[in-house]
Amino acid sequence: MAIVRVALPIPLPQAFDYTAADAGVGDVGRCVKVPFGRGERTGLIVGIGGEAGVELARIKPVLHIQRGVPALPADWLELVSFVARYYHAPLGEVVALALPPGLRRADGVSDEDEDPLLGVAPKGGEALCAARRASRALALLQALAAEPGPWRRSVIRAREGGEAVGELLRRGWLEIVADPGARHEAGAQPLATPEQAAAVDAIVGAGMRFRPWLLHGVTGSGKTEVYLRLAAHALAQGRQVLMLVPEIALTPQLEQRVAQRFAAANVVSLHSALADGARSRGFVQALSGRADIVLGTRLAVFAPLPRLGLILVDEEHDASYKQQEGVRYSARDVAVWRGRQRDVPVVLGSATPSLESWFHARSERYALQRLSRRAVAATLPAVRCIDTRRTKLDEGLSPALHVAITQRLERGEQSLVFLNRRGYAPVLSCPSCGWVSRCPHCSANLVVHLADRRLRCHHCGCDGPIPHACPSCGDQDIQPFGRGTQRIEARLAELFPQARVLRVDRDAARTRSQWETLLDTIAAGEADILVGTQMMAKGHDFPKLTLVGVVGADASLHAADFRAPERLFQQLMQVGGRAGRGALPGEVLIQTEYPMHPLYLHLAKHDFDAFARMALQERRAAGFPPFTHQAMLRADAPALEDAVEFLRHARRLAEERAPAGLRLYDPVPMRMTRLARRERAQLLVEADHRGPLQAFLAEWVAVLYRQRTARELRWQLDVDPLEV
DNA sequence: AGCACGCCGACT
DNA sequence: GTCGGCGTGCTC
Repeated sequence: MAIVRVALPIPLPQAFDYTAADAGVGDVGRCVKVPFGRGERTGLIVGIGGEAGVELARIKPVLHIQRGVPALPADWLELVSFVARYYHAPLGEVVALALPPGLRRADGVSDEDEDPLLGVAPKGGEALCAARRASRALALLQALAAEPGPWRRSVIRAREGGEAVGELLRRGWLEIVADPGARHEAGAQPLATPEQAAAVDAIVGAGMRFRPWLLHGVTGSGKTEVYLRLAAHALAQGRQVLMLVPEIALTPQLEQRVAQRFAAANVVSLHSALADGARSRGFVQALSGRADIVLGTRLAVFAPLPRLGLILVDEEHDASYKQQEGVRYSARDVAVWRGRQRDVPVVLGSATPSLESWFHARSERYALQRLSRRAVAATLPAVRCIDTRRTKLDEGLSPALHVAITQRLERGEQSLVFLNRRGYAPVLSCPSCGWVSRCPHCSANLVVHLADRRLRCHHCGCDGPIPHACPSCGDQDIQPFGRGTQRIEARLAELFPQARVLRVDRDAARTRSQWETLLDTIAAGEADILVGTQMMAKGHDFPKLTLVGVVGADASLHAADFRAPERLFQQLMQVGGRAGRGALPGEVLIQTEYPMHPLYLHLAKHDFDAFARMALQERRAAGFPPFTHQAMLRADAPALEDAVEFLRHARRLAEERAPAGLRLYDPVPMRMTRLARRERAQLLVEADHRGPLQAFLAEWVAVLYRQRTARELRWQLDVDPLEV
């Protein structure tokens, strides 16, 4: 009678022992259904045959071991254990986050290949020879026969006339062919620039062993082409490729591009928006080795990949790689660990690397490859500051920007006004009594959304109608203050009545299909002036977009968070990169009251390195990451005092076991103190070296788990926090 | 996290 | 005299 250790998805730091009559070592890594408390749970077997942690009388037998799916391999268990250890999260919670929900629940997982590889069948050959009446099906067959196959069903479907693929299968003209396995032919490769070729040669030439690479390529330099060539190389060796992207919804073309390029490869995408069945299927395909490329968001870093040969992290600086709730892992950092574990190269790509990665590249912990020339356009956009201290602004728009937009309209080109603030106005306020629209649940203002006449909190999501009079004094003259995208959009429509103004923010692009429709509209040239938030900054090519006007950027210049300038620079550089990606030269106009601010000066010269050097110097002087390592203990409760008192207690416990060099700060209320009816406070812990910090955290967290805290108090630890 | 047990206020 | 509030404690 074997004893198995089971990790369960509950916020407790330990695994649980069960007996299992027929379990063997091969069951480690399998999902199990077990009795737990009064009910049943599904968990994962993480060990077998050890000593029971509690007396045998308390140990119950497992109910069922899920053997329909291959067991998760040892390296995968190591991966989740590492994440649990590094982020000080219960192993069961990491497992729960890493496994698709359907798989963990042991729902029936279809093993079928949803996207089979198709080739021309003998009957298809006959059909081609026979003089048949022209049809859509025949036209598709003829087109396919003219190319080297086989092809993925999805790839055929995506091409012109591809809807007839089902008909071809029904007629027996196409048939499912066996996976060619290791022999993957890459599709037609566009000509690489010398820089692209050099980067690929360097990475391949280093032997495809573990090494973190920073691929620092200016916007438009063609990083994707480097990824695809490296992927082709790995596929040709019969290896799998893991490609992480910030948000799959924002990059529909990338999926297409990868699928088209590797028509015979099994490309699986993994992200949280996927239905349970599809996510399980993709995961199992990765696990069984049938997936060749896994393309996904941060959670895809947990895809089991027996033949892993290459890890790519696109836009590595992007904050969405860091999970901001529950297990607060950084998929980018986990990817690097995984690369070391599996001895494969990890390529971190960005036009504006995180200062952490840039610092590692400078200190030669990461190897650096640069793409400094744009592949698609001859020049980078001209960046100019518009001094708004002595100019009269019209609803936030300067005369210079007005003129520039007019020119674009005359030339039939597109303009983008970039403003990182959704809604019509950030607050509604009463001039006579000073009332402002506060969120009842958060320490934030309710934003005016004139489009649907609502006041809405951008933090907790609560909303209500816009009052006609001041709720406090009854004055009817309440005013929206400040500007958001809706207001700019409205004003632009007034100023340029002949232009088609299109707003692109999270309100306008709620769903993926809305977003794709917007992209199509822009690409088709059916909009003249775009008003957009950072959504517009992500990598899309709009050949007719030649002007980017930046409004209201100064706010981030003096923000409290030490990472604010880094984010601002990255954002402006990314959004500026949207201008002039076609044959037309681009221009970026930044409205600012600080035209001589070094951040803007570096930006005007497209000099990321100069900015990074400056920012790193500041961080070194102030003792911020990457020169120190941080962890944040956060607590929240209905009453702020309870949260702060818990942290004070935690701090006393920490002082008793803090190693030399560990810096414990005072508990303070968070900047957004109140969020969704809970008051939040935080305690920063800092050390110069990761080792002692980690050792301390492990001990501290163990003690904290043993504390009996009030029910309504929550706490969580954030290792390497992004927001301080 | 669930889900029990357990000890004090307003109801048939 | 009970029904039920959520405070405390356990789950292999």
